[in-house]
Amino acid sequence: MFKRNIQPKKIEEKPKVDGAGEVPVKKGKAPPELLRGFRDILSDEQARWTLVRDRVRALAEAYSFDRIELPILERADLFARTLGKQTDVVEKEMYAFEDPSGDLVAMRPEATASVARAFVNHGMFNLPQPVKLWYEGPMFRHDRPQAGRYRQFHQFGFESLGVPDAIVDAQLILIASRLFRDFGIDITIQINSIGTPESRAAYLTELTSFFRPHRNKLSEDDKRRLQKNPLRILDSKDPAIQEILKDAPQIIDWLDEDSKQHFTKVLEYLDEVEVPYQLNPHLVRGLDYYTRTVFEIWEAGDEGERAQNALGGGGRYDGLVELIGGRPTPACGFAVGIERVVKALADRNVSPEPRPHARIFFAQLGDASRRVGLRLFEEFRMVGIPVAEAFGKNALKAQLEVANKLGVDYTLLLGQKEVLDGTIIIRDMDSGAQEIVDATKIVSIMQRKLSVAEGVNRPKQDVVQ
RNA sequence: GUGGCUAUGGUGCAAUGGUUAGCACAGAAGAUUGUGGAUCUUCUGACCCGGGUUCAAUUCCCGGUAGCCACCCCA
Repeated sequence: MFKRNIQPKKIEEKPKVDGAGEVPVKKGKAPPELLRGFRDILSDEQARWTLVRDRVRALAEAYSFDRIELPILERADLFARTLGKQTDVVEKEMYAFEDPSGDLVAMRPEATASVARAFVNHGMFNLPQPVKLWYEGPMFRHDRPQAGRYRQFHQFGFESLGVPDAIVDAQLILIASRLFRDFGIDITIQINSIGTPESRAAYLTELTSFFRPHRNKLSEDDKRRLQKNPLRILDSKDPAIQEILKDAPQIIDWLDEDSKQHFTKVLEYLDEVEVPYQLNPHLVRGLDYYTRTVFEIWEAGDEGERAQNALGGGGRYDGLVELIGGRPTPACGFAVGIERVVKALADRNVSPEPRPHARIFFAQLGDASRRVGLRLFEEFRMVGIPVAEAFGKNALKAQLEVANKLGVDYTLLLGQKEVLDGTIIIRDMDSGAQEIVDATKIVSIMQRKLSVAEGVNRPKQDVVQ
């Protein structure tokens, strides 16, 4: 019967969408399908999502980052210019299309470019620096779906713009590591420095010539990478390449003096606040705008075991704001994939107590009782007590079954008799004890009853580790 | 984009080249026309799509699609 109710009758009558021409409409009974790589996040997952979002918000406030909301759609060239035309994210994975007015637009594959754009658009260089912003929302990449990888996924991110000092980098890494400690997820911070564009160029020449004699050992993929983005070959998973890489020049040795000092300072600050990290000379990042510090957050324990072990990543992007037309502004930030965090929480069986939807159930018998119930709901709502009901059911038995499943503490019973008497019955669902009280006092009585139990089973610091 | 594995009610699992495709959970109704958590009864509900082989395909084969896993890439 469920299926029968959702037959898309109306859709077939309206096959047109303004400006987009004729939209073909599937005939027949096939239910509408979810787009590949897209998903519904249902209520059974919501507790974890809420946990993540709440903690992120709390931490952002603690470190005085301001929330920024950015549009999902941007001009496509914003991403091409900043992430790099050659990168996979832009070249193959971007949802880019012409909108009805003919503009080439793209659904954002990440948010840092938008943050920089907003910084320029709104003259944020006039604000006290650094400008510290955080965001959270969906991102879109047309990649092949896999564990922990979706075409619509969610990230939160922290960005700090305007200050070049290494301490900014360190603070961001500190925040990230605090966050995961809060979550009870063991991570390692993988860190590296890729210097300035100039020093990197020199290194790349060196790296390319180092690989020249090994050319015949390279796979097609690696050859292509060496051509297009030689840095990427550093994190190749091919054991043969890994072997060769042992003797390869390291980017650290090719850093310019300033970058080297900057990196040293970042590490010193991290030592200072006792944030552990792993120097990873092979860590590179896929987006062009990074300079100097780059880091990734890996789930501990299974380094290299899982393909999607990066929970987040970030780094410094000193050239980005200038690149999109702002004045030169150093900046640093990181982003974290919420799906991956939620999955890590699930893997660890961290489940925040499902938020009690309601602790009171209202059971009614007869129409008069239902009317009273409607009004009662308003009264409870005004004092902030959620109440559940099952108006669709009439048998008291059935209503109590629902109340039981919901796990409420009390059920209020209201029948014809009580309506006439101006009373209401309170049933304690644990003991089964019932008392009859004055209906006009029910709200304050329940307030008192619930606040007594409050201290006991209030889910608060519910992360079990 | 490449490769491997998989596809049965809402969920989790069976079985089968041939008659009503079975079980558990969930859902609905009932065993007291005003009392839940147990038990019992009844009911609802599925072979991903297309083609091929065959007298006959949910079952075998091919293709598509989707999911998972790895590569790639990244969060």
